[in-house]
Amino acid sequence: MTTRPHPPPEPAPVFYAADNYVAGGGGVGQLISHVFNMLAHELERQFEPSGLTNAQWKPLFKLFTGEVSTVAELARVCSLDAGGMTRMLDRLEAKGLCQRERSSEDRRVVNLALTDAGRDAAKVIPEVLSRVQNAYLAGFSVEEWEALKSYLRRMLDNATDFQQSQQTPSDAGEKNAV
Amino acid sequence: MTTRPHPPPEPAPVFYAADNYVAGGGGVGQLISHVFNMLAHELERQFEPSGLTNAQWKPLFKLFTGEVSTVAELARVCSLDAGGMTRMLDRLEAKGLCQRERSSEDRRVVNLALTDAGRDAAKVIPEVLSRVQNAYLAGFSVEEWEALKSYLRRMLDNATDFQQSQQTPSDAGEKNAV
DNA sequence: TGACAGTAATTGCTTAGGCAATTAATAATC
DNA sequence: GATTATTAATTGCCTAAGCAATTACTGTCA
Repeated sequence: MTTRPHPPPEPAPVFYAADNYVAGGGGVGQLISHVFNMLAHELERQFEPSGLTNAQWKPLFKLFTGEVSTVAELARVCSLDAGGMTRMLDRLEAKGLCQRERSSEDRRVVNLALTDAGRDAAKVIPEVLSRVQNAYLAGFSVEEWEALKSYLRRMLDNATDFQQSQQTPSDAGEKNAV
Repeated sequence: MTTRPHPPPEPAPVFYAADNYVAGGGGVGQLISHVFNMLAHELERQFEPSGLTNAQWKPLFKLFTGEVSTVAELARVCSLDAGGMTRMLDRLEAKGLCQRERSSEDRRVVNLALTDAGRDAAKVIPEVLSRVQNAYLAGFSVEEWEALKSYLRRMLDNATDFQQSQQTPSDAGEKNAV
C-alpha cells in the first residue's frame, strides 16, 4: 500500500451529465443517429430506380449472396421478427422478386429463391453500397477510416457489456434456464 | 508546369468496391447501423419503466425543454411527418402525458403542453441519455471521443455534399423555384 | 372586398416491425 | 410408439412513419 510502482490510473472521463444536458448538443448518440438517418435516406434514394425500399434491399441481398435460404434464417441475419419477415416476403413475392417453395425434406420450412427479376434487382446492391460509403468517407485517410471503425467496434463491445451488466439476476439465469 | 513546389496530392483511397463487396464485412455503414440499433434498443429498455417508447421520448423531451410548442414545430425538430406527429400526439395524450389546445391568436395552430405526469416522465430523459452514452464510451479518452465526433461530423458534411451532387439539374432549380 | 396562395392540423392509405397466439411438422423422451 | 418439447411459418393486433388529400384558417394582392 505504501509503494506505488505504477502511476495511478487516469480517472475515467465522464462525457455527459444529466444536470447540464444540452438538448441539441451534438452528443455522440445524436451524431450517430443523424449519420444513420442520412445514410438510410441516401440508400432509399439510390435504390429508387430499382424499385427497392430501404427495408427490402437487405433481405434481397442476403438471398442473392446465397447466405441464407429460409424464412427463419433470413429473419435472423436481418435482425427481424419472423412475422415481419413473412409479410416482407409477401411484398417481395408480390413484386415478383422472389418465390417460396415448401421444403420436401422438412415440411415446416419454406425455401426461398430469387426470380430472374430478383437477381437483376439485387445485382446493383453492392455497387450502391460501395458508392455511398465511399462518398461518406471522402477526405478520410486509410488511418482515419481504421480509427473510426475501431471506435465503432469499441462502442459495440461496450454496448454488449452494458447490456449484460443491466440484466437482473433472474435475467442472467435465463440463458441457463430450461 | 515544370516546377513542383508541393508534393503531388495523395490519391484519394477507395474504401469499398462493388466487385469484391463482402456481405457481412463490417463496413462503416454496417457498423454505424449496428451501433444505432444497439443504442435504440438500449434506450427502449431504459425508458420501459417510464412507460415511454423509443419514438415517444424525443417529442416529450422537446416539449419538456420548451424548445417547441406546436405540432408543426415539433414535427420539424423531430424530423417527422406532420401526420405522424398528429398520431403520436394522440398516443401521448391518451397516456395523459400532454394536452392540446387550439390557439386563440391563430386558430390553425394547436398549442401543446405537458401534463404533470408528462413532466415527471420527461425528467428522467437526460439521465438516461447521459448514462447510456457514457456507458457506450467506456474506455475512451477525451481525445478519442473528440476524434470520433469529428469523424462523424465529417461524414455528415460528406453526406450533405453527396446529396447535392446527386441532384439532377431540375432538382437543383427547386430551391430557387417559386 | 374578394379571389388566391400559403400554412396548420388532421385523416386515409401504405410499408414496416415487434409481440403473442396458432398451426403444422419434427425431434426428444419415456 | 405415444407423449411432450421444440421449431418453422403464418396471422392478428399494436406502434410507427411517409405520402397525398382535405379542411380550416391566415395573409396577400389586385
